[in-house]
Amino acid sequence: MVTALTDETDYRQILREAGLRVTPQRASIITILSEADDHPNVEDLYEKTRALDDTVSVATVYRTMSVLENAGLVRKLVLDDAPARYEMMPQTDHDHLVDLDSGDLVEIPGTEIAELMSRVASELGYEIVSHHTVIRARKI
Amino acid sequence: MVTALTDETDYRQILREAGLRVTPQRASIITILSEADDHPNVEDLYEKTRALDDTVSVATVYRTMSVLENAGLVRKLVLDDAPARYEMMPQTDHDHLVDLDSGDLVEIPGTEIAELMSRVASELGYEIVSHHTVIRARKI
DNA sequence: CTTGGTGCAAATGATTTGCAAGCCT
DNA sequence: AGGCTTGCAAATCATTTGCACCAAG
Repeated sequence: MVTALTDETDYRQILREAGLRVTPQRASIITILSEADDHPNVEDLYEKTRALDDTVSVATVYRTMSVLENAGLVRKLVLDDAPARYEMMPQTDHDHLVDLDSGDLVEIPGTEIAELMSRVASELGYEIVSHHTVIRARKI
Repeated sequence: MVTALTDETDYRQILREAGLRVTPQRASIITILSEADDHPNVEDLYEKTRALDDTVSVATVYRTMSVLENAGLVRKLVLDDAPARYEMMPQTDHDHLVDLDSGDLVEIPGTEIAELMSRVASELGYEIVSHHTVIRARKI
């Protein structure tokens, strides 16, 4: 499978550039996370990664998410009363909306929110490191 | 202490109006939470409430927070890697900024954020139930 | 080689729950 | 009276960690 090989090579590259050690487990996990269009939690990642590479343990998924988050490659989403979810660090700034009926996590595109946040923060004498907005809503 | 008595009576009233049973534990807990200017977690609440009323258990603090949250009297703040914190449901809409150096939780006043949120949500075909923004920042 | 990564299983920490007893309405 | 609430301790759930072994640079 040529595409898969190419992709995995890319992820190895990404890890290397971030100054992280490249291990098969990390490459597998990051491959799965990159292909996910939802926002998987550790259990999801563990199961899907396992299908591809059965040397991966849950502990390593946790450790890898932590490492990738610190390296700024991954964003951790902490929502109420549910395990944390993850996404590859988005190129395009966006926030999230939780559909209360379906449980879906919808991405809110655009930089408007980010702009308002940094204006508001600077009015208080702060500079933003990160921000995250979660909207809980229902379809009209 | 006349003020305390008056206050506690108020809280009993609030509980009654929300259709909730009035117990001494609930009155004590809500008294403590109302007087807090920080955003206490369950452990904080438990310890402070204990000083006032030693019949309260941690389990009851958890259960009471849950009941009050459902009744819309209390807001639960879920931040990364830390136990949940609580505040009385704010009259004046506000969000939160975490000072990364001091750990302080600063309130961001104003309705600007809320307005943007509901505009953005309605553009996606949703109506907001609640929203919460957390900014992580450092002093300039 | 040397440092850091991994699997496994046990440990932790926050929150929840089963149960018997007690209190609110 | 009858059902909701409580305290206590045990249970649960997500996440973390100690340790012996293995692999990346």
